Amino acid sequence: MQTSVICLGLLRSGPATGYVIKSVLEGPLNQIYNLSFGSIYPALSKLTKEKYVTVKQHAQDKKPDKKVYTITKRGISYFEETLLAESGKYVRSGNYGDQIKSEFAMLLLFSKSLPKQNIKLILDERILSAQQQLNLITYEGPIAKDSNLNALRNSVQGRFTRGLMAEVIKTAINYIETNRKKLHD
Amino acid sequence: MQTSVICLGLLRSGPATGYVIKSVLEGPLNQIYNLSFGSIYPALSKLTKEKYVTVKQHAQDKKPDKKVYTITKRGISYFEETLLAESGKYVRSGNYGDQIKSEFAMLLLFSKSLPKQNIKLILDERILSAQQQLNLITYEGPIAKDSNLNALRNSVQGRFTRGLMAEVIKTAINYIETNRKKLHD
DNA sequence: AAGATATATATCAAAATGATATAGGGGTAT
DNA sequence: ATACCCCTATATCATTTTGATATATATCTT
Repeated sequence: MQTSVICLGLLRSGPATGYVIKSVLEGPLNQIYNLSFGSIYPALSKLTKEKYVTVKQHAQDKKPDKKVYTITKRGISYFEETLLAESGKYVRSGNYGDQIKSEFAMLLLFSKSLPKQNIKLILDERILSAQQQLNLITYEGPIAKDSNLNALRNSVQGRFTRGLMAEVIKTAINYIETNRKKLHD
Repeated sequence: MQTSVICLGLLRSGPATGYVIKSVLEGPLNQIYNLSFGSIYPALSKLTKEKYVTVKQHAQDKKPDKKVYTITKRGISYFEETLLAESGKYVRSGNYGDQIKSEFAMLLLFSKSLPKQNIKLILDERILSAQQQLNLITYEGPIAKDSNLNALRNSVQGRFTRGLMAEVIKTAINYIETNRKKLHD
């Protein structure tokens, strides 16, 4: 899915800055999709040029101007047409669909080359890390810095998607806890 | 994790071609990690220059020469040192750790913009696709074209990692089946 | 007979990452 | 106190990766 389409989809829930888009991706949408600033900011500039979004600069004392992006009608049409036209591509994994790069799984696969004590520590850390991710995804409290993307997080679709990821993480934690002895001991 | 380190890790189980490395990533290591030929072939060339692997060309009638890569002692040392030194990086997600890009999850998140009938079809297709992935991961039969990477697939580490991914996929299928009505109906 | 799938390597424009720069505020640990 | 880290906020860029395409043939399917 193109970065610009993802930005439009998120902006459909309300105006936001590039920084907020990144924050949502790292918070409630943790484990779903991640993008670097190096792709978010150019995408927002491109969308502005193409009139799919408008931008309003808010001067801030001693901080860079906050650039709040708002999706236009033209942007909404473009987003909905693109999503419908390309929805088939996003279902299957492989070249299209989910891009899977689990460095943790590769580490486990190669863990024969690691001292047992290190493996224990790695698994302990991973469980902790996964529990923290779970907290980020399932967090229901208010997001002070942003009132717009709350709506997306709490929508039926947001709840379904976050619930799916939460179940997946719980399964992984449980699997590691019950099977870890096979990798050390 | 650098592509070259992943190639070395896989070659540690036995000599292989770039094509076989890609096949393993798409077969038994499906949903764990994926790499394109455009990064595998340059990585193997680089590793050859650095003497971490050796290459033997097998002329094939009317096909490109098969280039079989074998890890060197130097390569094994480099791999084990790198893995140990960087293992901490691969535990946590975020900038380091797993790179998550689930286009399917984003599609679900944005599915308010899609006709209900399309959503039904997308979920049906996804379940089918996930079941096929499960078959690829859990396949236990012989891999005719390659006898080396069998060992990695069937090792304790291989079974653990593939088992983890299989459980995760089963959880996802089950979640979609029991909750899908929230997205259409 | 046409089309898809499999074997096998290679290249490359376009896209994305990961790091860094800039710049100040607030918290906190030694 | 002052060193250190995290938060807000945008921007840039070398390096890496993707996704597509080219090349060439055999085999299986429709």
